[in-house]
Amino acid sequence: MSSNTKSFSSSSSEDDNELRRGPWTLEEDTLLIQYIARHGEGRWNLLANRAGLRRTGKSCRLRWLNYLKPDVKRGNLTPEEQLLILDLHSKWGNRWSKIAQYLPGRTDNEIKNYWRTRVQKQAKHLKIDTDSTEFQNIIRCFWMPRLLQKIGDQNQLAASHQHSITAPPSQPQFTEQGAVDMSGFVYDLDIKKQNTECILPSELPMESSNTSQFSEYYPSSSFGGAIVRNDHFVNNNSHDMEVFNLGNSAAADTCYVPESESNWLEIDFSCSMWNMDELLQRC
DNA sequence: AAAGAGCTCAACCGCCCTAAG
DNA sequence: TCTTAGGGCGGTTGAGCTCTT
Repeated sequence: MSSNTKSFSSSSSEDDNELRRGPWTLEEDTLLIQYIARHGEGRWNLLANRAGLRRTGKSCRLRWLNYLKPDVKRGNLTPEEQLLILDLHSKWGNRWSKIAQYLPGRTDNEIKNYWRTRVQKQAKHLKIDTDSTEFQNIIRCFWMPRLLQKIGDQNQLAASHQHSITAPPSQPQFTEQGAVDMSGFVYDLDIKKQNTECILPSELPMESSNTSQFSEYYPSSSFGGAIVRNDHFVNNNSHDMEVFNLGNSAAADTCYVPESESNWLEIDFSCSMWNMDELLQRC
């Protein structure tokens, strides 16, 4: 950004004719809102002139679309929205405006900021390229299920205090109790003690794996499959281990679990049934 | 309480596409 | 066909806020 980007509001008459930059004032916001209320959007340069705003048309457009427009949502992204962003980004990459179309009230700028400040940071922390298959798998196999679970927990709510949901951390945290993922969910790292059999993704009947949990919160899924947890599985097969079915993904035989702050274990589901102990040995 | 580090997000930049003349 | 202006979009910046020490 140029050095004078944030410098404005000079009192000289010469500067009064210059375009303003930097934060918008309440007065400018009011002018813009009132003009659009009377004349509508579009023709932004003309709008800027006629509204008496010493701003570029682009600046007016951005201010309106990202901040002043009545249907712009404020506040943190919900787990549902985060989940959708992760999924749509896996499909379309950095097509922020396209992704934003699927999140009513959210702007491309907001989504872009979320991705850069939260998701990219996780990748950096794990020393993984966000474009890598590995990172995509981690998102699909690990973070998305956690978001789903958080959604489920929130819905069952408050009522149940069996899970401790904290404010979203700035980065994955590994503690004695377990890990806190990007969605803020605290989970247990000691999967050994779960000590039960694990069903393979390929073994899940697709019609069954379309769980109510999954379809309820993620009807526009592009996974082509399901994310299944023992307690959410409609057939209730009582598998204590989580199973992540990547559906149409070629990586459906792979899952990741955290081993340490910087390492992730890749679990290869290349044979049909695993005992958890075997699975851990294989890791 | 103060200082420094880290984080968030509003705003700008620059490139590209499209339509009008 | 060429030029130009408007608009859209992804990338980047930095002020101000929050957190940590």
